[in-house]
Amino acid sequence: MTGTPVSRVTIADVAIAAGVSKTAVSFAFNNPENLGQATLERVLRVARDLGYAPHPAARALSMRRSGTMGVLIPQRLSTVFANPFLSELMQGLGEQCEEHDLTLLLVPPLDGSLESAIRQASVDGFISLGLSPDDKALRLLDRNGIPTVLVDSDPSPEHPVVNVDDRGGAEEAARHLLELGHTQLAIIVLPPTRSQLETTPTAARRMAGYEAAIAGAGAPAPECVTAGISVEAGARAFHQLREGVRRPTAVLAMSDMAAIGVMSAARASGLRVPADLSVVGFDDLPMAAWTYPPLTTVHQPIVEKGRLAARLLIDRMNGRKVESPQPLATSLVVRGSTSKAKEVVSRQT
Amino acid sequence: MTGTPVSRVTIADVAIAAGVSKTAVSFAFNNPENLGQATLERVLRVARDLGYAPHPAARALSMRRSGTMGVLIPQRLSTVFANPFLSELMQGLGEQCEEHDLTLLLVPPLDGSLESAIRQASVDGFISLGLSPDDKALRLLDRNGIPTVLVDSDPSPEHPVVNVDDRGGAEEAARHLLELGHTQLAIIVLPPTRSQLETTPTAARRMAGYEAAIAGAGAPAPECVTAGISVEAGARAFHQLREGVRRPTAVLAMSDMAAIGVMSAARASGLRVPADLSVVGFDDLPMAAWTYPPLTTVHQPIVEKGRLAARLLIDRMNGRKVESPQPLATSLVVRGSTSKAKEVVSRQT
DNA sequence: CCGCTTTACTAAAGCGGTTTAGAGGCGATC
DNA sequence: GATCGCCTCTAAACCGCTTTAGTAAAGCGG
Repeated sequence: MTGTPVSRVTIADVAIAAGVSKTAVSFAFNNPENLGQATLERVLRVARDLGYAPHPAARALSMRRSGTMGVLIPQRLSTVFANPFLSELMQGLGEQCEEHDLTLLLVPPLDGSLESAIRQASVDGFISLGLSPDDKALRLLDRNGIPTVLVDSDPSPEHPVVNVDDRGGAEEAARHLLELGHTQLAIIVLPPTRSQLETTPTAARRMAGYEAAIAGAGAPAPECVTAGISVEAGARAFHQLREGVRRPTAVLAMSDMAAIGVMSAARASGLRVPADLSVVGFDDLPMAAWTYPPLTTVHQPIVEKGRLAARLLIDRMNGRKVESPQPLATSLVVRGSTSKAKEVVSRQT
Repeated sequence: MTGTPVSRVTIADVAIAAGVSKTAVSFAFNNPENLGQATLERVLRVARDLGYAPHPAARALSMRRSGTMGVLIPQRLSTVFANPFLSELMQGLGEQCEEHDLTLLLVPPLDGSLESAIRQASVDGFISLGLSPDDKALRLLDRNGIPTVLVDSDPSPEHPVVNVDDRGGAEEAARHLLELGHTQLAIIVLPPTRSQLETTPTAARRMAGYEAAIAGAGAPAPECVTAGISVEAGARAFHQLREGVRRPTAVLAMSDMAAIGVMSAARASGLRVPADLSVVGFDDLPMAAWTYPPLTTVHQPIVEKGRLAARLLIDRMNGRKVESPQPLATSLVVRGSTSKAKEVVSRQT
């Protein structure tokens, strides 16, 4: 607990203690076949006794590789980890990293900027989340020859991009509600991040999907509210919607978290879900199955997305060329939070 | 997409291009007051034009600090991120890291061992999750003078430890069920990690709390089942319990995830929760409030735990001495998943 | 016993920064 | 006009490791 600054054991210390050169010590760990049996054992024993561990930064500098994959995160960690989406993605990334002996560095904006955070990050490659392909941070990486794979971005000629079929999923979700007879829809839009002032690529694609379905059905224009990706934000969005002139009978949320917030705020306001209000989310987080009622939502393969992105990045780090894959499929999972619109129900009975 | 190995721009390149020494370039970034106005501006402009960014590993080597906080994770990332517990903790850690301009490195066991993963991790300090204080990995860190703070561990003379009152929380949970008239309890135990073959410190403390309450009430010994921290594992545990001779009327789960698994498996088996089976969890994850029925569980301040641990580590990294704080308080949150035992109910009517 | 390859090991040159010690120029001081 | 100190700027050492080039000794066929 004292924090005594124990001076680190260096390779030179081991070399002296074992009566060999630094080179020999290095060989003992990295090229044991270059050493005689006796010397090898002696060096390793001395190293262990002294508690020697090579200095990672020195190693990284001289080997030109750090054994670390970076994840570029466009927002504060406390907000982004409040959304289980990132947990899911990390599972995919983590699996591949472990398989290839990489550690995983989270790089959020520091001191107000992603670029200054990047400068201090010693990584062999970056996964970039939700950044637009022409973001300044990406330029910086390119200039320094750090391979990068984009996730949830727009198509890019420069970088491989891993996406899911946001548009298709959104369209399916909206069509589902329209087929249930809902005409007055509301949309809860994903918030912009610090680097995108307007809207994220993902939000734009989902919006396009919703609108295509609505226009296709000739339904009136939906009401749109922007809400953060949290249950609380979803609840606030619900109240905002209630104050509007046209009370929607169904809401399309661009995230499950917001959808759950809408459901619980609706229930708290005395509405029944889905009888009085249908709700469909987006993501199909594991928890979507345990909510009450279970959430109808658009499934996207998040773990798989992370796994694929990591795999592509590792390929690039190893010098292989890589093409952007097809967007991964999304699909609507109908559970208990949607039902026929009231008018339709009454007309039928 | 080509992966062209763009050779990195080094400080020497900038120095030559600007017609100054390497020192001057370094000064321009780190000690601008050492340079004349004109030179400073010229160097910075040239650096920007060339897209220069100092090599993080070189910087770390020579400055003896990497600007990174490590998190030692005792299991595979894919299993540990399946539990929202880590997300919560990361929110606390992340908040402090961002405040102090640190990036966050996740270090899971690589190549089968935490120690080999530690070797390649260039960090200024480590948060260690759930490791016993005499773990070999911690010795290695000590030998190399890397400050470490333990979370969810046993008290240690060597390191600051951040804990919550697991025992008190567990006791309160068990007492709650006993007061509701349940006598036949079951306990779902946290699984061991790779480094603890028997049981984790956390699991041991919670178990002690449960047993103290049960013994205090003179109730029969509970049935114990070990289950991983996931909904699926919880469901399996439920079925295991059902096959046992004594059907418990209430279960104490050491994690919310397992508790949710028990609830949904029970419902799927035709049991009503809480009428036929009471369930209480541990952690009070945000989702505990959205489940059906809402989960009665022991609240622990996870974000605060992460925040505190990070703060202590940062203090240690800055050479300050640090004492282990008192365990953080836990408290039972009664929601909808517990009710009076059947016998009691019938006897009353 | 000589030249030739192997084997076992080492000196020294990087990797790309920071930092210490000091050099040179210039105005102020006496 | 010599001396001092300050302001800029630089050369070189250093951080701790890997790796290249090379040396000395041992092995070996002839």
